[in-house]
Amino acid sequence: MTGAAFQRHELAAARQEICAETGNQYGYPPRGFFDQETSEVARGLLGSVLVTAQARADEAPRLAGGLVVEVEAYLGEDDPACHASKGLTDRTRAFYNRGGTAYVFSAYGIHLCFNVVTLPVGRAGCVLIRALEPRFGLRTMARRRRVPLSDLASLCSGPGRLTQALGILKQHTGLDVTQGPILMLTPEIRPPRIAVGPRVGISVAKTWPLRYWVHDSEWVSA
DNA sequence: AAGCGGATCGTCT
DNA sequence: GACGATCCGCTTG
Repeated sequence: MTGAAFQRHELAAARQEICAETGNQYGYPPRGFFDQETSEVARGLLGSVLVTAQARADEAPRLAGGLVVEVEAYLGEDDPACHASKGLTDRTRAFYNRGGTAYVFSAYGIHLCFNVVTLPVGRAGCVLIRALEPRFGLRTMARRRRVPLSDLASLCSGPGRLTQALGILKQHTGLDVTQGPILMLTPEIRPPRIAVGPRVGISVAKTWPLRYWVHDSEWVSA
């Protein structure tokens, strides 16, 4: 992955490739989409596209990623399970940027988790992306994950797995996910049914129903 | 300055 | 089902 952003024509090429691959129409998120309340953004991201791209000169960006099928909402300073419950620190600075900012943190010393910041500047919140339906760059993702290409189930199902598959790094914190090379596009049509349940792997606010997934997706992690 | 506890995953039983 | 890997932000002293 090179560069901090796509050129305009690269963005358009990526979108065109995504629409052709999926047979559906995907668009750039409407202005203010990520500035909505966090649970709204979380639900709205189900069915959307998350890709990363290695841009090469004179070529369309080479994409890796898929369709978002599982997310969790972290509500900000008043959510004890949210990193921003500590307020503004070096670690949580990205939370206070405008919606659509990437926030990547390391868990258990080994894995990285990718989040999209929500809410306008000055208000903290984010959505953790927990699982994708793999669609783009399967070979690339399998190589990064060090699993056989036949093992599609372990490519992107799980927050640590998908960051590895997409080549997302902690240093990507702060990037605008509408500009690439981490890119999110929203679909015209929402998934028909969204399931709701408690978040996974946390020690506080365990019962808050802030995990959302596409109810019949085989790619959900938990 | 040091200890603690994870928004996980792969391997082993 | 249980456990070890292994980093870092936060808390406490």
